[in-house]
Amino acid sequence: MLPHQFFKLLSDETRLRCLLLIAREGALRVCDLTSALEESQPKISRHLAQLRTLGIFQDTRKGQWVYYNIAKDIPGWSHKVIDGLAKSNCLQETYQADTDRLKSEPCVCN
Amino acid sequence: MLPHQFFKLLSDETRLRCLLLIAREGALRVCDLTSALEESQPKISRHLAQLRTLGIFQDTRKGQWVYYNIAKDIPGWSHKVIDGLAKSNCLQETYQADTDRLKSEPCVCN
DNA sequence: GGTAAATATATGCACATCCATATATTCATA
DNA sequence: TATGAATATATGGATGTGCATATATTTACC
Repeated sequence: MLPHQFFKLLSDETRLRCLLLIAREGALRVCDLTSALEESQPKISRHLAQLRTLGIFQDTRKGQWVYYNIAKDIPGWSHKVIDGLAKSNCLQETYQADTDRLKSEPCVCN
Repeated sequence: MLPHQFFKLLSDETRLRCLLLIAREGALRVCDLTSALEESQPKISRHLAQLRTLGIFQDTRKGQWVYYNIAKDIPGWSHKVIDGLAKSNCLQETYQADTDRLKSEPCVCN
């Protein structure tokens, strides 16, 4: 994975929101992300596929649900970037609403 | 500057190479970058303009030359990302050729 | 000093390509 | 069959780049 390819994934707001939410909250289902981000299911699914294809995410099916999480074997420099963003208070505020919706309005499939 | 806008700038290989080279070597002229990256002058100029427009770079004219450098007032989280990349040994190797050309083949205007 | 040539940088335009999204549909699992 | 997730397709818009050219500054020469 070349550096600029990694950053290309982070250049889309939907993908960045998915990444930050999972970086902070751990593995999430597709339905969790669609409801937390208030975006359509195909849209979320496509972006998750891109993150998975480049090796940033890994997916695990558990029955009818597919969980996405950050892959264990990503390069050190990319892990450092993700970690730095997840811990940034400034960015935390920018997308706080996503976290709020995730916790207060769990997806209907619960 | 929104986070995904910052990463959009880093998603192009030419822009990323400019940023890394300047992050490591300090302010550089347009002609330094064109020769170090072996890219056309208009191409470099346009990418530098994008980095300047979003506030990542600032430019200073000195006679016939224009120096580009990382702006002093960029957000903390973005500075942290840039700094992390510049210090990464792995990435250092990826674009080592740019640094080598910069130092061994200074641009003809010297 | 004044004019012309040379150098450094920026920009207008055209073009091809990529990319995100919506809609509809298919696949997989319970 | 019902629900969660992935994919096929079409489309509008953004983006990177080459070429030519404009602008700014310095140098050369009279």
